[in-house]
Formats: sequence, C-alpha cells, structure tokens
Amino acid sequence: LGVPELPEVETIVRDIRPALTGRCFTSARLSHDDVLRGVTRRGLLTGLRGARVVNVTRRAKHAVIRLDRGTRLVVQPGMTGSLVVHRKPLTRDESAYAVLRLPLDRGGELVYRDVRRLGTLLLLDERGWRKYDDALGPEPLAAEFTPHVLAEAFRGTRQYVKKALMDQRVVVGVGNIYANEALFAARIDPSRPANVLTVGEVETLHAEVRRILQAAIASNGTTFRDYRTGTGEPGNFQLELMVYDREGEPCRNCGTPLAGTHAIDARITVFCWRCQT
DNA sequence: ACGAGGTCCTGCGAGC
DNA sequence: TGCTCGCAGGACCTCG
Repeated sequence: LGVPELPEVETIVRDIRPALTGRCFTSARLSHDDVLRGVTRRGLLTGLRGARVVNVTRRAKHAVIRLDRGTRLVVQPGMTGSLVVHRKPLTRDESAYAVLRLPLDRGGELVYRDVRRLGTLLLLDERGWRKYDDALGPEPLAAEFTPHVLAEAFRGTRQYVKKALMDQRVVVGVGNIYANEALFAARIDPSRPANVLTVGEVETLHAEVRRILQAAIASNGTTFRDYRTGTGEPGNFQLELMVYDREGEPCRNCGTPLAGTHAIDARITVFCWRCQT
C-alpha cells in the first residue's frame, strides 16, 4: 500500500528528473503486458529503445517522461507502483515485481516496479497526450485552481463531497488518503452532497487540500508499504496523518474515537463524527 | 445523475 | 501449522 497520489508522484518526479534528463534508454524490457493501455508490447518497446529523455514532469498522479521522438511515456503508479532510478545493480527484492526496466546510457537504470500491477503505462504521441491531458481537471497547486473553480464543479453534483473531491475531472491528484485528511481539516462530513456546501466551506476545503498536499510533498509523501521516492526511500507523511489508517483511535482534535465506513465508493472513509459536520 | 457493484491484481492478516 | 478467504483500492465499466 501507499497509494501514490499527487505528493508521492511529485516526489518521484523531482527525484528522478536530474538522473533522467538528457539520458538515453539503451534497451527496454517488460515483464507483463497487462499494465499497457492503448499500446502494444512491441509498440512500447520499440518506442522506448534508443529514445532520449527530454524532460520529466508530473500531471495529476502520473509521471510524464517526454522523449525526443515527440512521444511521452506516461506512468500511472496505481496502488503499488514505484519508479526509481537505480545507480547500482538491483538487489533480489528490487528486481522482484520489476515490470519495466530501462537501462540508461552512462550507467544506471530506470525501473518501474509494481506488485499488484494496478498501475498503467501509456506511450502517447502529441495528439494522444493533448486528448489525455484535456480530460483531466485542474492541478490543485496551480494558480487557476481557485475556490471558485472548486465551487463551480461542486455546484452541479449531488455526489458525496468526498467522491467529488476524488473525481479527477473536478481536481486532479487527490486520492483516498488526502481526501480523508482534507475533509477532516476542513471539518466537513464526507457524506454530504457536494452541492450543499457553503461558500465558506468550499473555501476552507480548497485551502486545506492545498495545505495538506504541500505538507505531504515537503515530507516526501506517505508510505505504508510499497510507495518509494525516486531514490528508493520511504516517505514520512504517514507520521502526520490525522485520520487515515486511524479508525477507532482518538481524534487528534477532540479525543472521540474516529469512525470508519465503506459507504462512500467502497473505499475506507475515516472521520470524526463530532468535528466533521 | 447518481449509487451500487464488478473488474483488474497479489500480498497479507485474520480465522478456522 | 496450513489452509481459505476477504481486504486494500485507482480507474474504468455496466446496470438500475
């Protein structure tokens, strides 16, 4: 577990960028085809072999590796994916569950490892990328993501606010962990319909989403089991979580045992029924 | 429009 | 001890 969301992918991208930019993939090996979306094994491997990395960026929860051929390798780590540049030969543990291995010129190797393989790999041309990018909502840390933008997205839906917050068309990068945390910080009941929130509540939620994502980036993300930074280290934000993985434990605000439910989208929701209304 | 449920995938922990 | 079973869940899908 570890669930790479925005802070985790941001950390990965920052870590691997210096080691990858300008480098060439001397070869490419893929262990399983089931992680591919919209590209065949042959298409992926020939598209990567010999390609040079122009830059490495993050969009939503995805690492985007732009190649000199005008294509982009898009990595969605899913639940258990990690993306690490190894400078030394891989250990037995590191090579177990390695899905994509891309040795670099001048040494080292980019490795996508994914135990459960719920992550996906895409290789998109310019047009494919534009279409993919357009389908995603605003970046939560960008200036164009204002409280007004969030309010407009919430206005049109009676979905549970937690589900709406995790909808990648509303705002990208927020998954289960940070949705739970942001709603606790904003003192909002996750099961309220999105369109009944007051202007003030949306403003608070907007601010808390940004604050928590920034804090998680500063702590290199949240590691429970599988998530690793781009250098293979665990993150530290699990130490700062207020509700996630704390069902039954006392609320850090009022001491009431935290409640847990699967009623929203079949994912664990942890909240304080006293603080969140 | 929205909730519910299934699918993918495998390690792990609980229960018998 | 050794087995089975249910759970974790992001993205995507279908059904009512």
